[in-house]
Amino acid sequence: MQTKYKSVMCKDIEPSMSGQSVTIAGWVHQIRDLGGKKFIIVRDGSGLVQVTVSKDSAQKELIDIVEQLTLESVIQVKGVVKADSRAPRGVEIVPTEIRILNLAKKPLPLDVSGKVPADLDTRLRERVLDIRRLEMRAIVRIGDTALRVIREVLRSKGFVEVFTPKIIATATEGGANLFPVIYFGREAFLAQSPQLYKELLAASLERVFEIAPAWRAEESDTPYHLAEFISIDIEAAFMDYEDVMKILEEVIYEVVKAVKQENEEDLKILNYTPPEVSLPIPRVRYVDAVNMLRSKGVEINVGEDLSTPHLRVLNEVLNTPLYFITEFPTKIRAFYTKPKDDDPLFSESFDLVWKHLELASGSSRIHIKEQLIKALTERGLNVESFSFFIKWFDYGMPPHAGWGMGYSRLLLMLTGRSSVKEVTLFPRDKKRLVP
RNA sequence: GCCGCGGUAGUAUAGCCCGGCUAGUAUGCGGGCCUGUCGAGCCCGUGACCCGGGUUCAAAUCCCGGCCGCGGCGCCA
Repeated sequence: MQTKYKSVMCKDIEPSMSGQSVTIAGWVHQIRDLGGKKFIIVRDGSGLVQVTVSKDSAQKELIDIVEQLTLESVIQVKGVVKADSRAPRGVEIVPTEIRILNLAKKPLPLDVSGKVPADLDTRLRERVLDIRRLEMRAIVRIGDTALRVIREVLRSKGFVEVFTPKIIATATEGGANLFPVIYFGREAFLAQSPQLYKELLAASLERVFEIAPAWRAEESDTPYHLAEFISIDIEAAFMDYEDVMKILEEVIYEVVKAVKQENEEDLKILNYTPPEVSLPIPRVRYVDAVNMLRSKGVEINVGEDLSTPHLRVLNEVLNTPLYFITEFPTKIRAFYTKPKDDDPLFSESFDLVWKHLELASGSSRIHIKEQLIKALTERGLNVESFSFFIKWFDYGMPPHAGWGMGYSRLLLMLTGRSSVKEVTLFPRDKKRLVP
């Protein structure tokens, strides 16, 4: 799209356009100065293109401007496209005018061109420059593909995208710590999950999904936790856990397929191949998982939750990158989780695990008021504070099920990075509040 | 929060075990040469031992405390 500042994007300049006059605008990615020949690699939102300035043919002012340039300065270049096999991608621009729109200070606090690696801590401190790096752009583009495909798959199944409130009244859902906010003089909290509201919406709209932030003020200080994260949630009436598992595995399958097809170049930049996904994704019952662990000498009893070290062993035993663990003990799951009809100690629940990382978790939900009150009471939760939720179970709450998936964790699987902080543009953790 | 490892130029690292150097290298930056680079090349230069205390003739190096980071664990409906 032509704008006030540019006629084409860098990536779209091709040898076939030889002779055409163009205007580009972007950042000085690299300068290679050979004396009589100066190569400026210009980067914009789309990619890179080379601008070549020769001493003999170029005007003196042009040379003067090039000599002032610093890395990451913003420039606008008017010139003529020239096909040349010696240039990267076989094409370059011979400039007639170069304007400096913003001269960058030097030295840069971070190497954008990718010659010198930086620690994640440094990268997050200098995040805006870091995001200009080709690797980060690849991660963002892969995430974009994932979000698009998730929306497409869910819409094709009749789900509608919704938003639930992020400022909520009660902090009584369980163990997680919430961030308090002052709401017109009253105490309120940032939502830790859309759970209760998405259930209420499923009771009206039948199939809903939401992609939105959630907040948890946990002590958790690991490469898989953030204080603010994007949660991908679905909730559907007239489905059970097995129905929504099928939706989840199809979403994963389609996302991986699309990323492999559409982000080939980005994956190459990242030097990574996402795992092979074939349907159905293997399912392991919790009880069987515990037995497998015990047979490997791991000390664990039925009823205990599976920890990260447990999942590491399980992943080895199962020898598959992606798997479901199903039918967890009822008492280690959230109060709204539906116990199995024939064996209420276990529940209609599941986790989707990649290697040793929980990507998503879901269940059938209780839809009978008395059972819900019983579940709350058993967990020592204050029934009264859930009245805003329970009330609607009197007026046609259908059987329903759903899941929630961490967006940055999914991105870990799709990009091969090891920390959710790396794949989150501006991560919020216990220590980081800026930038 | 606990355990482990670490903190050296703007960035990334060597040196630390075995105390003594003008603290090495890459990249960046400044200067010089160079008309086809694509991590350009070559030459010259520039710039650093986290903070505080201790041991010692002498500390980047050993010891103690602090701060910060990374990993593992814990916590995380």
